[in-house]
Amino acid sequence: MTTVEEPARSGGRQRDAARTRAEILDVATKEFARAGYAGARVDEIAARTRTTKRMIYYYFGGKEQLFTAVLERAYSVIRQAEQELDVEHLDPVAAIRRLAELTFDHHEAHPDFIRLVSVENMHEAEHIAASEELAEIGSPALEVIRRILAAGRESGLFTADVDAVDLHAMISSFCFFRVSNRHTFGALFGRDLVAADQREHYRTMLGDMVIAYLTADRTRD
Amino acid sequence: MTTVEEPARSGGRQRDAARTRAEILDVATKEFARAGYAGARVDEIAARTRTTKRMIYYYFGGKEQLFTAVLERAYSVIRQAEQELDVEHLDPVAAIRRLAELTFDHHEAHPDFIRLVSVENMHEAEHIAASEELAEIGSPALEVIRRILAAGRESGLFTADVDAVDLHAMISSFCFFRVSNRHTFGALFGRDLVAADQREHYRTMLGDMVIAYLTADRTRD
DNA sequence: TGATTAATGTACGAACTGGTTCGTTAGTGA
DNA sequence: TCACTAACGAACCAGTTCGTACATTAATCA
Repeated sequence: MTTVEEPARSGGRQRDAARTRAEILDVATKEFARAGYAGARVDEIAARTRTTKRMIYYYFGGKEQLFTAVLERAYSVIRQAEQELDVEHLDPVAAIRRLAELTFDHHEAHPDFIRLVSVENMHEAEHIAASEELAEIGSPALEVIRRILAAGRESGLFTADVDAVDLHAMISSFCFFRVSNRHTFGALFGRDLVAADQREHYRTMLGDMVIAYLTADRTRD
Repeated sequence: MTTVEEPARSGGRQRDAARTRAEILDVATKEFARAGYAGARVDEIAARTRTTKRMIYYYFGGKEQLFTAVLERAYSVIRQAEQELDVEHLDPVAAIRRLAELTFDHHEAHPDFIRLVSVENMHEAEHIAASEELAEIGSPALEVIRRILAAGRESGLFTADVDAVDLHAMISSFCFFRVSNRHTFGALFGRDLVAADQREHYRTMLGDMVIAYLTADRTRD
């Protein structure tokens, strides 16, 4: 997330379209993640910016488009992280485990992103559907998974004929749920899934689960 | 969900506190699930009821308490379903698989509940925390899992020393994500996780995953 | 340097929204 | 049957919220 940093200017108001735009996006990201789409207040976003509400409409057109822009930028961050994935030098088992761990880490590091995705799901992904940029981003991680699975299958390490998208769903679901549902889960079961001292435990558990699934003897039961 | 059914009364307005209350809850459940807390409109809820907004405040006090009441009733439904769980006559492996499948089915059958839980997580579970009823419901399913795990461990079928809450989280995360994130996942990866013709596939996949994890030889890698 | 325009700020308004006030009526028990 | 109360409805209100009209100024370039 390219957060806007202070250029340490000398007091006086100056003009910087890119900076203003980026600052609005930064603040809007936090506000939409905090309160959801309907709960987010345009006035509140403007107030936390060095500029005014007028600029939000000037640059983005409206609340709806602002949210779409926030989503686009948020997704571009993972896409970028996925492009830097470097696990294919590992053997298939280690590669999948590493991939799962990186997914785990990314989810933990970006709770705002997870809240935005939850919000977008409440809206049935209508903003993604309406965005050209988002409709076609695909997922670099998916290609990586595909190749690792093929290698694992070939070397006989992976018994199952698992689909890459399915495996991605499996890994994501655990990582996502752990963050998105931590509050209700914590309140109902008295366990903080994101507690620091549980981090390694759940990270390992995810890897164990995925590897167990991929290497299991499916004929046993 | 005890939905209010028409008592087929003969035209004239009559009084029925229980019915009015229940009808408000029914409509509110749908509205909060549809639009989230902030997005839900008290006027809209009232309009879809045979009564007026006045009654919402008469019976529940306000929007916030109405949402809490909606949550309480929604959670009571799963609690009840969990109490009817009957899997312990099966061997541990079959019992866990069956439990996972029932969880899977329940999530699929109650998308509104899943949306409500997502909404409550956006609010950091503050309504659950504030509700005496919800703060202490616990989970009958958890006790069932505990006993199955103990049996499986004893008979040597389950290699791992897995915690019941963790296993519940693992099962729930997949079931929950599949429904809660189906829209963004579908938009981004072109796969509908809740498509009818994929149902058995994912149901089996969940069972395979959980059993593989529980029966895996953790010393291999 | 002066004209042009991109960028910005102020003030305002129309519609909405949660909540309330006030009055009414159906059932119930003495 | 009559007084009492739980249940109910219509209208209203005050604060909020998205969006805009209008005025202004900093950069840019001929």
